[in-house]
Amino acid sequence: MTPIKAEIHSRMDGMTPAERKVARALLANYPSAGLASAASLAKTAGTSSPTVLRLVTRLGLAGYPEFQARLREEITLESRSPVHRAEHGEPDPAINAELNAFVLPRRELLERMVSMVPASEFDRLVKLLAAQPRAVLISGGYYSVNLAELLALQLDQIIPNVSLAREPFGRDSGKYLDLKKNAVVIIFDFRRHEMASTKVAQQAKQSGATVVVITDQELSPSAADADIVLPVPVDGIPFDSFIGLMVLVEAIVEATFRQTRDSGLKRMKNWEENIHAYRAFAATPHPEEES
Amino acid sequence: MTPIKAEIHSRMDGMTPAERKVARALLANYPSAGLASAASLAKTAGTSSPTVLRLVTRLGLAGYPEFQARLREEITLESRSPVHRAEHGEPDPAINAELNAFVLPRRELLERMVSMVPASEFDRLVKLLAAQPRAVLISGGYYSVNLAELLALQLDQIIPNVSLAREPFGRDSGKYLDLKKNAVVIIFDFRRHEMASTKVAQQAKQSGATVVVITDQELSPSAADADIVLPVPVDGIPFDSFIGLMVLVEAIVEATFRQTRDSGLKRMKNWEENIHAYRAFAATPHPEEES
DNA sequence: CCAAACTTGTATCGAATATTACAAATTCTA
DNA sequence: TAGAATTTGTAATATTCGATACAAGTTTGG
Repeated sequence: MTPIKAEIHSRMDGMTPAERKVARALLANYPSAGLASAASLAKTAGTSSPTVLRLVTRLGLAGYPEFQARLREEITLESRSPVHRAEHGEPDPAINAELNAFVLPRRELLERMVSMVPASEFDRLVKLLAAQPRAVLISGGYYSVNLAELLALQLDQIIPNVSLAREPFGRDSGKYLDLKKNAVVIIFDFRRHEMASTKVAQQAKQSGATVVVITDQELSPSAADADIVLPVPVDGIPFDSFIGLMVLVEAIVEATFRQTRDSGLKRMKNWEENIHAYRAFAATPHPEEES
Repeated sequence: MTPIKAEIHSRMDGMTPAERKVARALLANYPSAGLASAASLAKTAGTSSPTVLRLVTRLGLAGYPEFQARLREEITLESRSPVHRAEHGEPDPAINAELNAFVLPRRELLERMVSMVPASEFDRLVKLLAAQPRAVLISGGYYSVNLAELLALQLDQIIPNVSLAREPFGRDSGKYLDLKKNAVVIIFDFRRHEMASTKVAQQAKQSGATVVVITDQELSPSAADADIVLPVPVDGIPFDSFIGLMVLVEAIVEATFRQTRDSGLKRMKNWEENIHAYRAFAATPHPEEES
């Protein structure tokens, strides 16, 4: 059964002016406005109750009581959804209360991440990657390098020329020296353990590469040289959390995959085959890498 | 204004049997049940409408209409909360709709993680770690090794003798051969890229170490040799997600920290000092590791 | 610009609802 | 166990609500 809200949205065009007023009043305070009397809804909408009734019947409902019953049903359904249950209401006794205490603040972090990352910046990065640049070089800090590596490994499944530079000034310095135009450099730079990332960013910028910096809200100095900056909240009590960053990484991978459709799919298939071939080989003499 | 639900909960004790029936019926389907007529609520509760009315007035409300108005108010308030807005309804225009689409399914994953990890197993692992075993050895698979490393790095801040074995049968095989009793081995083992983790687990078990396996729901074969198994959901459409695993890792670290209070805090301070000393050293000749 | 079609609000009626009074049933107290 | 107090349901009542008929107003099409 489609929600009344959706039904109204889709029928808005074919409504008469007065009916539209009712629809707006209902949607503005959905579903509360519909749970009071038809007269009160008419009043807040600035029309009369017959208009409300007419709208309801035109929606295919038998009458106002049925309309309200549907609304109540929707409320019931929604409050039974697992997401809602976690937000409000009594904790499921089958749930690990202690663990849940760790999850709650992290969920807030996700909220903030979503409203913090500008859609435009995110899209630009994804478009950039989906265009398959000549090189994608990824670096990170003491902790964040692990997320960087995860990004590198997963991106590598979708587009070519991805590599991780664990030590930009050590054994991986060659990768940075070889940078050409059309290259993309992604730098993870978070507080606490500040880093030489500023130099990495500057150097990359001078090579003509597109510089992407993923950092926390107190923008790192490396953001100055960046073409794209993705801010991610990481602060928590008492420990910081990389949840936001993790989701961002996964989102980048998934969005890039969607935008490369055919070629990305193709590469993933090749990748899988290679893995299997490798396993067949590795299994016989001595076991090696895994999950 | 306190929610009616809370008011009912706190007054449950002082209610008469019939009123309690009404209260239960209302809470069982809150707030829907209260938004229909008093008679219908009475019917589902198995009593009469006067009883419903009496309960309502005893709650301090003037009458049933006022009671319903309060319920509608609560609905309005809740649907205006930022959390709810993110879940359902129109997306906040300031929000990145595309990114949000990636966050939503991952939040469900967190739900499932919380209800999937048994509290007892989690607690046992934390107690084990907080007791500061002689050695904590951590291994992971192709992707999950990055989460394993994150766990190792962060645990190392809190308790001694933590190390990561990237290649249990390669350069890190010594670490496994040196295993003694009182050691703890944590193995990340997820599907897709199955691994030699079974052998690692077996070997560790034979050395007398406590074996902890963190895996997805289709329990890996290594779970057979494990003393503690922490199942984590990772399945997603179309890509898997490590969000659940990430939160679990952070939860393990944080819970362990809480249980080691003094000694953990002390170690963290030493740690910080070392980092600063290292930075002071590294900054002068040539930059190195970072954020 | 006129007439037909369509909207919309007022007034009215019947039905459903909340509310109250009262009596039966139950529980508590001595 | 007897009486009092409390709880609970039945029945009657007054109010509100949804629904409908109808007329005034508006828009549309020729």
